[in-house]
Amino acid sequence: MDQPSYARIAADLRAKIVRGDLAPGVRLPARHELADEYRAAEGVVRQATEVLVREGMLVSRPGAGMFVRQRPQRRSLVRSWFRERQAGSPFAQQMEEQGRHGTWAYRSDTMQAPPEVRERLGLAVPDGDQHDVMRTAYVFTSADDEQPWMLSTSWEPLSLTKGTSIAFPEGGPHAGKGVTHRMAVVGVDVDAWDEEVWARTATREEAQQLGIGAGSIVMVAERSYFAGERVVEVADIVVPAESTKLVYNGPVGDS
Amino acid sequence: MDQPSYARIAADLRAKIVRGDLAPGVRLPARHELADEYRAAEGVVRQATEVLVREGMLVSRPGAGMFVRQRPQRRSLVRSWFRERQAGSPFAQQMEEQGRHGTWAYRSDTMQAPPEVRERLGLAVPDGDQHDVMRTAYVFTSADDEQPWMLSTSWEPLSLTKGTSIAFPEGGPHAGKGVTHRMAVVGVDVDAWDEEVWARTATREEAQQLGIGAGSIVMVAERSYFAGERVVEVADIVVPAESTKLVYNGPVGDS
DNA sequence: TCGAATTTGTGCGTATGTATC
DNA sequence: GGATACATACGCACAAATTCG
Repeated sequence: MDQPSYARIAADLRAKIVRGDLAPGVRLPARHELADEYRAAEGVVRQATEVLVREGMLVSRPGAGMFVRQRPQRRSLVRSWFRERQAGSPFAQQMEEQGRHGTWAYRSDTMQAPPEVRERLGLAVPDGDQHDVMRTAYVFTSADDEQPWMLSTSWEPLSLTKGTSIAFPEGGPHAGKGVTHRMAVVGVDVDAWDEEVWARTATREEAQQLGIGAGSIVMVAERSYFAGERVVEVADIVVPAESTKLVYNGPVGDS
Repeated sequence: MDQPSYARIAADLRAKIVRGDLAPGVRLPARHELADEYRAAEGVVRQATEVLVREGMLVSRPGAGMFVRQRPQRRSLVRSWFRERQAGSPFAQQMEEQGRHGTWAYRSDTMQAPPEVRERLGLAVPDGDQHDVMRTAYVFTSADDEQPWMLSTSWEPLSLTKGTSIAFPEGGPHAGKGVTHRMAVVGVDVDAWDEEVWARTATREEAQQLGIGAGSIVMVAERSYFAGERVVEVADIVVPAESTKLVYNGPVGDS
């Protein structure tokens, strides 16, 4: 009894799944049957299956049963590539290069930057409630399964873009052209990016938008675009960890 | 009763924590007291606190109580930097550049590559149980809190290194010099890397090694080093998501 | 040093609500 | 509509870790 009983049951079920003994899509025996089989209380079996649901091995459908997850291969979201092509190209192009299709919805608004964003963009403390950034929120949907799979929000300082033809990222003559191109229009030379990645549990709203279980894991990538030392755009990306990988690559130099 | 009772309690406690009403380090009232306060069963309170522990808002110490987490600032683990210096430098150097100190323990063994590793390294299916890779497992410990905070495992094909002075990454004249330098010794020119990042729940063993709660979230970074098209080393990194950020950066070119 | 009280982790059994088939 | 299955809730018991007098 080194490990608790629910962990032992979870481990056994997990092993059966990875061995293929329980195939993807297969329905597990009901709780009371498993409890019988493992000679444990129903509550204990429940703890075990909870663990596996959180791990993404099982999907539970109330009233129907618990099913072994069909493992969709993880989507690779390439966030940098030094060989194939340069960074900064717009989303649609990136997706096509990866052989994926999809659509996205967006919404742009001017607003007052929340404190974190203000700090990341290096903005001054605003007067009163004056708007100082353009926020654009995206929801990306895969054409394959018509399922939203990525949320993204970008902030650009109005001090750079206000009154210009690029004020709305997805409007005007330069719509959808990517930050680099758009910023060049107003004489800003975007030359570097920085991305900070971490993971956390999804908020209720994110879980709903992404069609994942409450409390599922999401990865967050916070990207900043630089023109010299100046941050000219920040963009946050949220993707489900169970179905997405973030991919980075680069050269190894020794000069 | 729009949302279940345990979610309501969790939300209330969460709000108290983010408002600072419950300060970091403070001990929560015991289960039965909270149950009393919220007029709910102990089991329900337990569900609520479990959620918050998984979110990293609470830390529970059996026998002692549940405490509001002291939010340590996230460690930044820089995984690429094109401006400051070149990639491929060994761990200690990276850490020092970030103003951090620490120690690491390691263990190297030859073994037969597990299937995933074999595939990533592009190795042939081995004869019988012949060893074909050198595996080195690291545990990195911070000097600040003497707490392990990163696990890493690297695999190198024996076909490249067997019988050479670099066969053991942490032994011989080139110990701790980094992949690029070491591989150069045997005439292999490492020129690129690729890293795939995702997140999942920690295994029991990982949670124990990293001193985090069972079922906490970890980030996994799978790095491959290339010499041309050939993969010459793969290295997996595991860090707690609650205390670590992975940082990438790069240039934006438009030629 | 030791023991008592407290607190969490785990396990058991039951009842009710709600979604699915 | 009825049967089945999961989600939630309640209450109790005990072991292990911690705290404190």
